Amino acid sequence: MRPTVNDIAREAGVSLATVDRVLNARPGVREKTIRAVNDAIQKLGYVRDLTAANLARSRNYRMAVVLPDTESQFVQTLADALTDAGSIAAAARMDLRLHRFPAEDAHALAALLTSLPGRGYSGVALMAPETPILRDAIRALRTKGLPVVALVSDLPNTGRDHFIGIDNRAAGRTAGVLMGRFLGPAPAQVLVLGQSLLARDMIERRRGFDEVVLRDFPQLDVLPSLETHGSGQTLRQVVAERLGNAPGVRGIYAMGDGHRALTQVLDDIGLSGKLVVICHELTPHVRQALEGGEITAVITQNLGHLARSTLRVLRAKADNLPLDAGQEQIRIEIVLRENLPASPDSALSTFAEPAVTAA
Amino acid sequence: MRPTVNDIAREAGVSLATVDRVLNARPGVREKTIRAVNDAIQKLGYVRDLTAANLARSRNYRMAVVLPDTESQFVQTLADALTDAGSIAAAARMDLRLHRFPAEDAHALAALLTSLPGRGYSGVALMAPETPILRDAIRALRTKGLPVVALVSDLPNTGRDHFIGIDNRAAGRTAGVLMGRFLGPAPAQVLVLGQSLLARDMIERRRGFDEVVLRDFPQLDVLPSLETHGSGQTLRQVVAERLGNAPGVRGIYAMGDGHRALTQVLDDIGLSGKLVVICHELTPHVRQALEGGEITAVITQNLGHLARSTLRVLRAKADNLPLDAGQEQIRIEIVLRENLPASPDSALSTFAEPAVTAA
DNA sequence: GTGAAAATGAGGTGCGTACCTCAAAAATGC
DNA sequence: GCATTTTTGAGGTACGCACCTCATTTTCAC
Repeated sequence: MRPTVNDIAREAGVSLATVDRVLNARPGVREKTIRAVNDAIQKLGYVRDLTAANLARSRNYRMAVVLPDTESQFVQTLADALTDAGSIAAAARMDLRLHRFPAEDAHALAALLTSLPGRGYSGVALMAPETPILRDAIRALRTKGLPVVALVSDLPNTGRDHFIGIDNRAAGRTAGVLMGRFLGPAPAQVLVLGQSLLARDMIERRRGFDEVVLRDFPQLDVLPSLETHGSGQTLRQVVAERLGNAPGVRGIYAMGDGHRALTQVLDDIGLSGKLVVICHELTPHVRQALEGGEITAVITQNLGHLARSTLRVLRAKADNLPLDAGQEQIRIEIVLRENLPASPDSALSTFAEPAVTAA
Repeated sequence: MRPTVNDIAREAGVSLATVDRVLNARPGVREKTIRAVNDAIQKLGYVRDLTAANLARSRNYRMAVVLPDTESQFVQTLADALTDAGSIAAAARMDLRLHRFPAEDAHALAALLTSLPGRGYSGVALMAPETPILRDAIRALRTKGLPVVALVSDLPNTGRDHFIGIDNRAAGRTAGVLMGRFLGPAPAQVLVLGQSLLARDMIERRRGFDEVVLRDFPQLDVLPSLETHGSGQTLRQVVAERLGNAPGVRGIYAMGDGHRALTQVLDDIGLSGKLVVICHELTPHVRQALEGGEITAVITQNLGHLARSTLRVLRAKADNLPLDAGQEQIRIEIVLRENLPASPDSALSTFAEPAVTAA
């Protein structure tokens, strides 16, 4: 049997109340007694039973997740992953609430954030572009004791407690190597697409990409980034035009979203499957395009892990506990057709066999 | 506030005892009453508080992890990951015990497994090659109500409850594409190494590799696999000899372990960094070789995830609960120098800031 | 309608911990 | 040595649920 607080008390020759005072860092205990208790804890290998502790505290964790109201498959998939993770974490006294804000409206976002502290929240996870007004809103939240976690795109100058997502510069570098190695030694031009050249993640990806290509693949000519502003229409136009004028293009690096429009325009001009196409985020459509050979490789992050990590980090921050950096690191995953993970739809929940009850 | 069993009882107009009978599937409740209770549960959105439930059950989970006593960095790293995960899970009433068995001794392994049921275990995770005697031992365990989970290498014919690890065939395919694309269109020979051509995982990797190369990269000539029997000595010999005789070799696929010996022999004969070298498992030495450009790409699995997944699956099986297939799927990761995750050593635990107590 | 069986209610205890109060003991200042 | 402060002990309640017993009510077969 695992030792309990009672065992500690007996071993240390003190009362339960004293053990409790030591364990919960309450005042009014002599140094010497504290040491005696800690020695007993050491000796017996006591580990506080978190389930019981949280129960006794009747601590609830209401967390806000704030996402833009973009309709992109990525944000939608992320929202789903968070909802999923939240419903499971409900059994552990977690109560996750999703909030959406108008994508381009920094003031609406700030207003939303400002309204949170009064509503019983003990943490906020946020995916949003960094603006001055957002910085202030986040500072205000933290002053009120609400930890703030940045999702997907970092907010380094806001004082956020933690960032959950991949290193976009490294992701760009990875795209760079893949592009270079897949295209081979022959000279070629490469097209780069991004919805906005001002967004932090786009800038970092481009920087990482260039870094590697310049260093290791001098035979490649990377053309200036094309902005799509998140519009499929624009994307189709600029890509068609550029590909018409630059017959030497053999690779496309799509840093942002709009993959549906991209595969469509490639198909229209008869280049589908003939270029090395590297993009980000394994959405359902990208998965399909990967299977069909329209997209060569995808740099992605596991949104399930990201969602679960978000919950763990929020909780740890709310409890002011340390977190396991290794577990919370979101890896940059490379997905090819050959290592495409089984689709979440086809991966039905496995249910335990009926018979055989455990001991 | 979240609804509790009492709320359910009130809502359904029954007593607490009846709610309890329904929740825990005890007999002696009319269909109609069961439905009334379930309706109330639905209506109030009740979620059983697992922490409280487990506390009340005073359920402890003592789990055995059985690994070969090989000194390979891989097994060692795996053992460490499991120990780590176990020490964290201790707070959730988990008690993980590692056992090692002599790598080539199926009888010793069977004896070890047979001794487990008497020792208060409620689950076993096992990494071992499949033998008839092992099949019997596993059957015996399951008859006694102990769930058995296969680690890293599957044991499909033993009736194990679950397999935790990557799909080795898909891993081989992934290695195949990388090899093909990295080598480019020029004809080339490829060397394949494995410690034993009888081990299930080696066979599957080779099969997947061949599948892709034959289909998509006809310019490649994949030489017959070389067996190293886990000996660095043997590996160095056979590789040196083969590379001497086959000057057209431009790629090496190392399916098994012995990467240290491989990089060494390549260095000796002056080919270090000049071949496309693809191997498995991101051990400390492989990481170093990747950084140094001696190894081109690594197919790996995240051992931290694998370890945590093992604990979750063991627990779910012990409780006869369904598990989240998506979360438990171990992905095939591709690691290049550019997306090498930060070393676990340098990834120090992040500690929460002292001030700011949560609401 | 009667008796037996099935279903339900009422109430209690315990899991391991947190947190509280009040009294008693020990240490401290002077 | 006394008064005062600090430290410690004893005991209780609560968290949400599991599991038990025993009495009572309802249902059903005949």
